[in-house]
Amino acid sequence: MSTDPSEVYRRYVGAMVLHGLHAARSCGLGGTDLYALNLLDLDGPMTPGELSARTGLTTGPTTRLIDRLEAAGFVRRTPSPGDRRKVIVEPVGGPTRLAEALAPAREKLGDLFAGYDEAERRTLFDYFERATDALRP
Amino acid sequence: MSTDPSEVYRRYVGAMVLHGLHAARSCGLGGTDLYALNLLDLDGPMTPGELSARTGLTTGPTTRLIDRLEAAGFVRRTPSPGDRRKVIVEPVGGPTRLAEALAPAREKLGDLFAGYDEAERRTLFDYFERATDALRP
DNA sequence: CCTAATCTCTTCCTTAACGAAGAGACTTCC
DNA sequence: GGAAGTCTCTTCGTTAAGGAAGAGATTAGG
Repeated sequence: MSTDPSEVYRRYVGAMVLHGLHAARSCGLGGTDLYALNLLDLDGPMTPGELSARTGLTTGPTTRLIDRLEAAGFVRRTPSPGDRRKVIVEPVGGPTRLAEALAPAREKLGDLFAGYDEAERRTLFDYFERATDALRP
Repeated sequence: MSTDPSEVYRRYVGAMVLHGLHAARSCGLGGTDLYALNLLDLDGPMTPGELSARTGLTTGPTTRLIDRLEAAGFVRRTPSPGDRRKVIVEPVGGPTRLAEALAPAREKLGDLFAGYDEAERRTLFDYFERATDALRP
């Protein structure tokens, strides 16, 4: 098995795609939906317009995306206090709601993390943090 | 910023989904297509039937999935020597063909990897290897 | 041999999700 | 205070992708 970084990464990307889509499906969501939910989770409440800009969707699909997330109980619409045209979309139930839905997927990696020592885990989690930022469009 | 593993992972999952889907789109493929291609890449040539079982698709969609990968030049159909009902689907151009298509996505993480020392990189790539297996359904 | 099983592929239908265009409500600016 | 701009949402049409069912070719088994 190759240890060439490019090779290792290539193999990893496929697993990521699978894992991401699998995680999304385990929440009853599509990939775009989970991504949008993650955006809300990372950056806090925002308007449909902002969400539209961040996801690259036009406003129509964004409305329906929020409808799906709302129907699944992941987010809530609140009227914007300052501007009555606007709506605030905010995650419901704090971080735990999504965390619970992702639990089955996360558990798969639990044993993996347990196999590393403290310093190695720090390295891994540091990478996750940095990659989360680096991979943001 | 939290260092709780569950919290870190929750944040990372969204980035993975995004990154995986972005990588797939940069190849002109859908998520399932990239996953199937990754399977072929990891486990070598297999029949449509095997691919169907591994992806969880029924045979109809699998045929069209292979059509798409073949049209995009990622795989090739070869008659099976032993059994003339069967077809062998094999990646074209070895590892490099997919690696090239994924290059733009991979470059985003290049600087990140460069920021770690040799031992830390070993830990990360080791994790990638193990996660690739662990995340397989 | 001749029937049953296997394998791929085709056809038809359904569903999910997106873009485009515009309506309706509200705000801003002159 | 009225016109223009902004924001969300709705409607309509399109596309991509999956399931179900069965056709056609080949192999296996009695």
